[in-house]
Amino acid sequence: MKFEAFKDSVRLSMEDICEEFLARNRDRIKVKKDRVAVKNLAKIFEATLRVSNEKGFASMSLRDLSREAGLSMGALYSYISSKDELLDMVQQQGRSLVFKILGEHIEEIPDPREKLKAGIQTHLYLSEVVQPWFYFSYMETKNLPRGVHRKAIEAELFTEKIFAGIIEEGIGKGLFRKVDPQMTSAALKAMLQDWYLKRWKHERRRLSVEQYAEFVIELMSAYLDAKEEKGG
Amino acid sequence: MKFEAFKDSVRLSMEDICEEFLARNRDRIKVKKDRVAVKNLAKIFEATLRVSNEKGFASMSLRDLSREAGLSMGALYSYISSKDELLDMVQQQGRSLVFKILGEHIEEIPDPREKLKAGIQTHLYLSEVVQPWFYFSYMETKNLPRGVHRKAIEAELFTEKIFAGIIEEGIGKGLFRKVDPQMTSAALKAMLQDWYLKRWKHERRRLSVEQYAEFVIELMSAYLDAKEEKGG
DNA sequence: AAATATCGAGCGAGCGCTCGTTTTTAATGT
DNA sequence: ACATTAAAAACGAGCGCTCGCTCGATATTT
Repeated sequence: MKFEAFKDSVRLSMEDICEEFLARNRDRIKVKKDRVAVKNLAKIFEATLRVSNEKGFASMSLRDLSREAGLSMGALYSYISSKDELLDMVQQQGRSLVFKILGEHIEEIPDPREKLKAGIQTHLYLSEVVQPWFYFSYMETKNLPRGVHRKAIEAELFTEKIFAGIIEEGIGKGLFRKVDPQMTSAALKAMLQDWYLKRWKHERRRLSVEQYAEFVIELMSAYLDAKEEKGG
Repeated sequence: MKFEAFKDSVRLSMEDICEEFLARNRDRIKVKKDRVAVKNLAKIFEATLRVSNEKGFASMSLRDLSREAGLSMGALYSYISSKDELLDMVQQQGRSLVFKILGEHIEEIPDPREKLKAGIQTHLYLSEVVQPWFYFSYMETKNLPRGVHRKAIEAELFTEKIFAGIIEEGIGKGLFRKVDPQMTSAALKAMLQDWYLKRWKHERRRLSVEQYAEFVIELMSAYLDAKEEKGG
């Protein structure tokens, strides 16, 4: 699948995301009119991601956020109940995005080779479309309070298990050689994360997400297909 | 080289590191007696890394640091001139560590294959010995003020260029197939970074740094040695 | 007893957050 | 069409507190 096709098929503008968020969290938003709420939530999320990804969530004051979102302190507090809750809101929405989109795009592919390719592509394409969410989730995980921190760790392991499962199935069917699925999946994940963590680098190099996806798929294929023999 | 041998050959206890730091920054430490200065610098660096890596540098107050290091606010300010400078001190010392050790361990190896292996091993072993420094450098880079931020980015590209250079040389000598050295090096770097960024994961899995090094070397070899043919 | 090192209360600024007030919105009666 | 009005939303000065940082007093070393 091409990136542009993917981008069009998923509806993930900031407003779309906020609409979904509002539906799932209608009770904790004090503002009653959906149209108003979605519009301002979009402002708040956008500003939170922009400012936080620049200087870190802890260093973003609510006055910064208020100014950047174009809302007063009071208005801000009609949408969040505390700064900590805001952190949780962004994290939660980011995670639910991954589950939904990644699941949708690979669940019905029977061939492990194709499934692995689709998984790599989907992860990269998705992280390209919603890069600020991915970056935020990654960088602000460690600062979370205990309970929420575990949720984030589980999410990290969740995607890893998906890829490990595909690799294991491929080994079982004799398509891949006998590698360690867990380690291989971990390495793959590291490469996927590199795409959204070091975006400045890839941009500077004029590297497209499609090129990167192809590279990662080729590298993984080389490892999974290599002959067992160890000649030197 | 085995990890234990590496660990013994490099002298990188907290006191060793602080001694070197003091020598290179004698002018900006107000305390005059070296013995005292090194002892307290060690306390400060240790506490900074421990607290920052737990909750983030921005969220670590100097009162936290003062308490954890066992020094009063006043004493603290005999060693640092501001919180920002402390951030810079830790970053700088972390970087100079990598340059020195990585350079020492690979500069005189002629064979690209062996040089690549040594580079991977050294990077992983070093990041294992001084993990808190590596983790701190990675996580606290984005919060740096403009000028210092560029230094950190250059450092990121520096190590990448080392590996890209080795790969390029290997291709030139016909030892590796014609891959993109820059992308390959970037992917390798992502896997090396994963080792110190996700330590909790690898620890939980009882994975040793030697096992991980072997895995990364094997994966890279599979890619670099693979036949050009693209059969399905 | 002079030099060196440590101490910690205190400063002004800025933090997260609140709440009495003002402005905007939209349904109503004429 | 327009004035009325109550609900809804937005406002921002101000609260208690903690922040980074200073400095005169005190303790330790030589």
